[in-house]
Amino acid sequence: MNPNLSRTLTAQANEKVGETIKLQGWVDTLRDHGRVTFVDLRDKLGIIQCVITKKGDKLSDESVIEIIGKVNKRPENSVNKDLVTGTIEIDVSEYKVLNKCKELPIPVKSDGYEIDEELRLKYRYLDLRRERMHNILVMRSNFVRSLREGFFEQDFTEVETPLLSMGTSEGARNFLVPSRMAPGKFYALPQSPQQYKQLLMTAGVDRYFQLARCIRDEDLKFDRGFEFTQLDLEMSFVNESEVMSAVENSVKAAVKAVGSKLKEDPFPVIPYDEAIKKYGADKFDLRTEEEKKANVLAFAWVVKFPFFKKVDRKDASEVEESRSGWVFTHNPFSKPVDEHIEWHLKGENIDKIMTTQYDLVCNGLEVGGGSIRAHDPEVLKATYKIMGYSEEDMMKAIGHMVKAFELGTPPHGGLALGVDRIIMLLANEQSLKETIAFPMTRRGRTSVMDAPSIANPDHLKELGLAVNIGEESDVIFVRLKRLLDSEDVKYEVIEHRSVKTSEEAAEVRNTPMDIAPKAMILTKPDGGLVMVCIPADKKLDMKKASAVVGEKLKFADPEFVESELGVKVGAVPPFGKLFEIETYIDKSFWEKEKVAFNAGRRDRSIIMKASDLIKIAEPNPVSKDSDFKQ
RNA sequence: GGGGCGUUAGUUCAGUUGGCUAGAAUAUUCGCCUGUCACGCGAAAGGUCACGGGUUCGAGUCCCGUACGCCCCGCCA
Repeated sequence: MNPNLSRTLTAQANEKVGETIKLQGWVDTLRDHGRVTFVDLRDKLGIIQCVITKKGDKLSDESVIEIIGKVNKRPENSVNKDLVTGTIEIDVSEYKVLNKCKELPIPVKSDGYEIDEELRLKYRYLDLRRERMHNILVMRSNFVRSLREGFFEQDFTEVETPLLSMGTSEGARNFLVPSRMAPGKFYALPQSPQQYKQLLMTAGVDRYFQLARCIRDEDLKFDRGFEFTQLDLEMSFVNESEVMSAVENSVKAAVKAVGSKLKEDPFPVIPYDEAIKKYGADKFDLRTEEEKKANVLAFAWVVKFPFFKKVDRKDASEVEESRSGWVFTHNPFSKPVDEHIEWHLKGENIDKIMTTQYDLVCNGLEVGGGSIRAHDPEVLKATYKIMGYSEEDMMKAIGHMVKAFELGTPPHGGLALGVDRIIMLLANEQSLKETIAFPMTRRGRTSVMDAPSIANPDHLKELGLAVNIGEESDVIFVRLKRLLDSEDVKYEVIEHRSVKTSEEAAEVRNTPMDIAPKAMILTKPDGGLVMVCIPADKKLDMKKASAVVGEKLKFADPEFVESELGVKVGAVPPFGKLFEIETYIDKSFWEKEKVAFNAGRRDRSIIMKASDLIKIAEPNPVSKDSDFKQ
């Protein structure tokens, strides 16, 4: 292979007829005709047909290959009109396999909708190879790039705000991050950069934007994930229409940049009460059936929202948030419309106060929202007063904002665009997951890597944390799992209701009692501990046990066991080594096939091969021939 | 948190009133083929029917439970 030959991409070969070029990419399709083999080589721009008449390395679908060959015009009768490169082909002089691909766990040639979504996420790196997904990623990149350019052209400054920050009490549930340096304390991941961006206005940035990752711990839906991307912006010295037009300019340019069509330009502006009357909701789809088929984007602004609503008494979280019976509809930092400021400051006609909020809707989804903010500290305080906050509670929650607003904050307003949702609409996809490179399942499990996962107990200790599920510690269960995983044995974890006795345990697991090693902690005269495991349906013969161990043994005090080992009596797994205690296992278990035991918690059991237990628990060898039963 | 649906070869799916030695397509492996472009032809291999119980002479199929997944509602300043 000629190392000096630089790479040519598939579509670029059209310009190089007659030349010898190097191509690198994936085997998209193989058509082996015996003496001649056609390989469709795929790279990020598309595919090209390569003709091999001299066989070398064995080829397989989706392997990564490098070929060198001459670009030839195809014979007239074998031109493929469906390909960008359909008039040419590569006469391969040499080729090699750079990375062989085994049998694929999921197909990558189809559009992928038919494949189980869980599998698509597990092998997301393959799933993204399919043309449909690749096109979405490229389109997303182009759209965001154009949006960015639009805001730069309008004199915005891009500023990053912290990911580790303070939680907000109202609104969505926060994701917490434990602090190592301040054990027992937590950061919250941002639900939006709302407060920071307003403080940037105080700082004189004047026009700010950011592609901000936002994180909310609420249940997932087709149009909502834990993490999402907002195009977040804020502007000083502006009114509603100025913010709206700055956003509209950039959005329109970006939509056009990716080749999509708009239904209406400029976007129609519809008051909230009219929308409710006409469409029954504050988000609506303005498209006709034909426009839906053509995937036209129907943007519209919704304005004139009420600032507050009555708390839904059935909704526990709203009741908790509001002490007065009123909660804000959109954003507590918004300013009411000028003509209602008097009412707002006095707390009168609360149900009639309108906010400066404006929402951007598109094809039935809310894709953005913002408002002019209350930069006057008295107005912001009045909002919290209406919700029933005491002066003290209010200062605790937003005192830092009030302070900034007393130190020269210009009037300002802004908006946040839901980038993922807009991409979903542009790509005409039915799920947000199709627009995100590595999304989560509905239950919050990550692509490819399978988080959330159990934390290392040492790491937890460093953070000053103990994991308790219910009232029991998780530590021994986790250590046991790690021990078993490290030994690479098969076992089954069963979660069940909390059980106290061996009978109950056997019942919930549906396993016989004689395969359950009951782990008993015994003390030696010198205070040292030993563990003796006998079938759960038998009683311990202390004389036999003492004889085998060679010391006079006594039952350890249950409270001592719980405090010393961190496990409740009855949930102690038959692995003394987890506690650095020598283990004896009654000889009857050497003949059993399976064992079932409580795994460090009264609500978890593990079923595994008896031989694996004996291998991993490393009992004192004499126990193989020892009987501890009465 | 409430409700609905689902889980059978690597993948996508069939599988009748309970009779199965569980099929097809595709992928994989091997063989044949010089003009295909989702090439074609022939052969082989591939399964703990999610897991655990139950009913039954007999369960992929019926019943109960668990896990996981998807959808709807709730929740999402």
